[in-house]
Amino acid sequence: MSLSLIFLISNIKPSYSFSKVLTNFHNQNRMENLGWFPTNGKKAMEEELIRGRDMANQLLEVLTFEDKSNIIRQVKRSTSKSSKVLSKDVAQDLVREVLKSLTNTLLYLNNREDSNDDSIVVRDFSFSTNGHKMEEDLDGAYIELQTLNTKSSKGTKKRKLCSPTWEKTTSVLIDDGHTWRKYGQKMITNTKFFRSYYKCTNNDQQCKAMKHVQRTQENPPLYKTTYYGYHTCKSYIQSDTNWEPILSCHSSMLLSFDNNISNKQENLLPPSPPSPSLPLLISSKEDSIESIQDDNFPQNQLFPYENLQLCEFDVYTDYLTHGNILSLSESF
DNA sequence: GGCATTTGACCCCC
DNA sequence: GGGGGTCAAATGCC
Repeated sequence: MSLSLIFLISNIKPSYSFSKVLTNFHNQNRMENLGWFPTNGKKAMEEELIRGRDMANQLLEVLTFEDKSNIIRQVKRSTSKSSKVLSKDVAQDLVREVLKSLTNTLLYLNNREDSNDDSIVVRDFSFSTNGHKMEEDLDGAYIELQTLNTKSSKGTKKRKLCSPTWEKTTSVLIDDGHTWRKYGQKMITNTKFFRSYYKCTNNDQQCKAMKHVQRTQENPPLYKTTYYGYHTCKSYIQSDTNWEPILSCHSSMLLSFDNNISNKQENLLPPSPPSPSLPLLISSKEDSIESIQDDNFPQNQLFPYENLQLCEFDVYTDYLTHGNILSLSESF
């Protein structure tokens, strides 16, 4: 691609494609808020996955836009701080959308396990972040929240006996797209770490979702997140919580939502820095459990997409159906 | 001042 | 009785 074309793109602020991303994102975000959980079988799950794929593609376009802008700025020796901030904000929102889409789908599949109207069963929510598969303990999972003791008069504490809806063990803390409020912390016997207790912040929507987070291993760090119940709230993160990287720098996992995507590199990201403990994402405002506040963790970790920009992509998405064309490898 | 977190106490279950 | 889950007042932060 010639430099003249680059300049042409740069003079459109924002560029057409980028503004299209913004429009698509806000439209889909608006649609998202109309209803939260899919209730229509495979169709709903398919739509959720398609939405996640679209968001991922839009994210890539946002990153492309910023990447091109950076090059243009180098050529023109000019800065456009506002557009950079804008693209980063959009990228963050898009990542959250993708995460929420995946979480919704997994929860939905999980919720459907006991129903025999579908052959899809998800039992393994683990994923690799270090190149090796995390061990899962899913015994007792997939059972609806049970409230056995309803005694709740003042002075007596209501206690719930429940089984986890689902749980996962990861080497990083995952932002599932929802906001959580920490309501307790407990040292668990035979472990060196606290267990933290969280509730969904959307109490006004009667959302009863809860989760427990506990560090189960020190080196490499493993965090076990156990979810109880399902979100009934319609919204998710709206606040400007601190965004921290969601992908481990040593991640070797690559998700592809499109058959047309060709992966030119197995390992997209450079090797991890020496610090072994990377609690990379904290969904609540300030997570204080010992496992999350790791002294070795650099506070201002670079957002991974800045590394992703160093990589080569070939992404082709059908504009007529879902989206946005992205071809990074053609030009620079 | 409002909101989130911390932390000690209370309560239930095994 | 001990471990684990929850509550709520105290505290901190913005």
